[in-house]
Amino acid sequence: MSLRHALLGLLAEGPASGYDLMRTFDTSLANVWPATQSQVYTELNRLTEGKYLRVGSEGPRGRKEYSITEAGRAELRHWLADTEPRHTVRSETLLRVFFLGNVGAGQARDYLARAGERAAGQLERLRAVEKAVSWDDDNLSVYGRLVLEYGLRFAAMQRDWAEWALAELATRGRVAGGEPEAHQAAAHRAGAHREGRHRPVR
Amino acid sequence: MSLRHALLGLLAEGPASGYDLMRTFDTSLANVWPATQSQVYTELNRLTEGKYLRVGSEGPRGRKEYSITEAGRAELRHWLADTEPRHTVRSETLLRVFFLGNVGAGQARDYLARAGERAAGQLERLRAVEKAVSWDDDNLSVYGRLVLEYGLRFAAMQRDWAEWALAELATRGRVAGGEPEAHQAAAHRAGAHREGRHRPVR
DNA sequence: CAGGACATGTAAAATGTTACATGATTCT
DNA sequence: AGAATCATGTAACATTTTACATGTCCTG
Repeated sequence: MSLRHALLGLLAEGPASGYDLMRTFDTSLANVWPATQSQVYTELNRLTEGKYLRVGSEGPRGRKEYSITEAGRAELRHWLADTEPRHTVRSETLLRVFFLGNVGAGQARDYLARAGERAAGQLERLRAVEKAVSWDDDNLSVYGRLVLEYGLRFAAMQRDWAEWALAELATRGRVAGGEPEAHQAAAHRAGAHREGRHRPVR
Repeated sequence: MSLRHALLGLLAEGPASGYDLMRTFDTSLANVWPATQSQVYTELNRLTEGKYLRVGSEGPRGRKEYSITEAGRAELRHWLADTEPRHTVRSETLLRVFFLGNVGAGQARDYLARAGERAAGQLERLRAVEKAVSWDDDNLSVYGRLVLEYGLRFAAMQRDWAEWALAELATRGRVAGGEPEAHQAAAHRAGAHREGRHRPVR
């Protein structure tokens, strides 16, 4: 239930409408916790129903301004202080790397190269953000900057890794030789699997 | 629908049962794409129904041995070659960092320190894996090693970042001075938000 | 013969994605 | 007046998580 806490966290800095929050997600939080418009509005209603938020003035176009309540702040602090974050990592990019043996060496190289390019692009984008933002002393600025730095390091790491991986494959290619199997073959090499089971990676 | 492709990818290396696959997930794929037992069994049935898999012999305890079909291999290659991976990043750890201003400087430091420790622990664990695994020349070994290297670099990056973040906060603490707001205050400082809106981070 | 590992499944609930639907205000 | 932006919502579907349920085989 991180979405609700993300919303509470943003509203802890001051009142906002669903539309505002949605834009904040798109432009900053989306990098660590993406959410759709649909989700934001639904969750705001749930939070209001649970008394974690209060709707203040209704503005121009049916705009609702949400404020956090004391119960909301309590819940936010409880989440931050008393619960452990779970670190579920999910990377489709990396998942595919596992299976790159199914597509021939050329395509595998292309894949890694593109992954590296994406990371490099992301790095540039984040550098641009760093310059563009007016960093204040408010909570979101101070801690947001820490998060941005994480993003910068992460992107750089990914770019470097992709480069390394390409070099690694090149080495291996020279040693083991030959254009790797385009779509099957190695699956049936002796020792590749025993008793029909995979050898776990650890 | 990455889970189905993860299963196809594993089965492309050779036949296995749901139980085998489940263990592979727990021990290796879980690091890039976690899945539960429940999900694995359900998806295997769906894949079989769709003719991407075939059930071979039924073993000892109702064990079903799944093999990939030609349609399954085609689907796997299609996924790898013709579709773009989406890079949805979700990090609860990082999400919390954004909101660390809500819990006082001491707790914020503790949080970052613990995050660093977790990363350091993960790094050690992966190093142990690296030593323990017998790296062969089969697909999963070759590309699995690339993924492991990614994990090592990622963990190191996180550990270093946490260290840096702690130092950064220490500096800022000396400059801006004072024990930060334990739970509200700054929210109402002038300029922290305009027109009830948050300043986007970019 | 008991306990652990092997082995497969279903159901319910929570969460996330995609698409659709509607209307008001502001700017050019 | 028309387009862009502001603004909120619902419905259907897919995915993920958690819990429950059941039975077999092997080892000490």
